Amino acid sequence: MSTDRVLDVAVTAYWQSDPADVSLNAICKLAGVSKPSLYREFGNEDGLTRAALDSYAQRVLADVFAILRSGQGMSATLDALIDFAAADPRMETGCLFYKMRAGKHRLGPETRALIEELDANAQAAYEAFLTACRDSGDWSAELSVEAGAKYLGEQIALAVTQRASGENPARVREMLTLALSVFRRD
Amino acid sequence: MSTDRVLDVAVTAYWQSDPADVSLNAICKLAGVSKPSLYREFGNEDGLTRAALDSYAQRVLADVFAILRSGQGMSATLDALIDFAAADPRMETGCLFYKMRAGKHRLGPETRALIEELDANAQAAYEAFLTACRDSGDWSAELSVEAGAKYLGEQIALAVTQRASGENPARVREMLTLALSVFRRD
DNA sequence: AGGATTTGTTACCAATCGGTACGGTACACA
DNA sequence: TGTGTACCGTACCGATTGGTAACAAATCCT
Repeated sequence: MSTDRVLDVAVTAYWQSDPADVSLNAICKLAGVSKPSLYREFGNEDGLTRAALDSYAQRVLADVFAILRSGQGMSATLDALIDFAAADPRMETGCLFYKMRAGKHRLGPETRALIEELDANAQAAYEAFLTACRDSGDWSAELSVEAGAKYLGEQIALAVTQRASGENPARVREMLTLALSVFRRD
Repeated sequence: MSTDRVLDVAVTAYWQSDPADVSLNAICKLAGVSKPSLYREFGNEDGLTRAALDSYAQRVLADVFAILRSGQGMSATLDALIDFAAADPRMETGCLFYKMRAGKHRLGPETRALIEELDANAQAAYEAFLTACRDSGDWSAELSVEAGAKYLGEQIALAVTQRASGENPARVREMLTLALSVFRRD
């Protein structure tokens, strides 16, 4: 029954704290569902974490991809990314994807595979964005598109993680702005 | 007996993998010591992790402080920090301090207190370094010393963490160099 | 020498983990 | 009405966790 509700509870619990700190038993209790029910729905813990990450990706990560694909210039897109990382209320408790990626050795193979897939998608999206900026003359590339994409992604991940760990949001924004200033031409 | 050897084993084990993935039982087995012996030496798990972090700080973190206090100019010091983060063999499997800081909610109160103390010390060292550079005209501060120090520390932490997670060392160096280029004047 | 004290170990504790065997219940279809 | 089937939850499993009680051996100090 209500596989969606269980999934919602799982996403929220994993996201709010940390996948490594939320046990299957805890999720069962939170969702008011017996353990065998949960196992029939998701197979095992790996299936649940995978489903949770999948749901999260479609619901939240898609927005980041949308920003990157929006076709604004370099500067406006960077501003939008900074806003998302430093001010979007959904990132207040961090990003479930980053949390899972940081502790991926503790997760099952299916979830790990999804993490790598999402990571590759993100890298590709960043690269497409930078390539477009370079081609339109909006970015005087001093480093490879690949390296720039990785840098961009990691700086955003760092900002979100810092914010989740209680760092002053204004400071986080300041630091991310500084880190991404290398993409801007004066 | 041999509290030093047990501590060595603990530091190595925590450092090599991750404090959250190494149980007390495992350390006892690795060190060839019974559990009650270990408890008599360190009181509880919190005492052991705290002692391990303390030993690590004196042995490894001190080197970073030494670089910051060496009184070379901005550029040479940044180069030394980049070398340390991206090439020092001791950072191949990451930094125990950063690992503990990332998962500090899973650690005991004593260890957490030490983490915060070390964090404050590091921040102070970075601030002293930047202040000296500003005063000597080596850095045209466009942001506060405090923010710059935090940025510097976090970028180094990011680089070390990326390297520990298997990222190409040359790429890590490239990204850290890019991130720290904001401190350099052309 | 001999009691006291430290040092160390075996063997246990309760709690929690992920995972499942199995008995009950409700509904569909004959 | 009888029977098969699909769901659901209690109550368990073995493993592992951090932590201890209780006992044995060695050492030390008078």
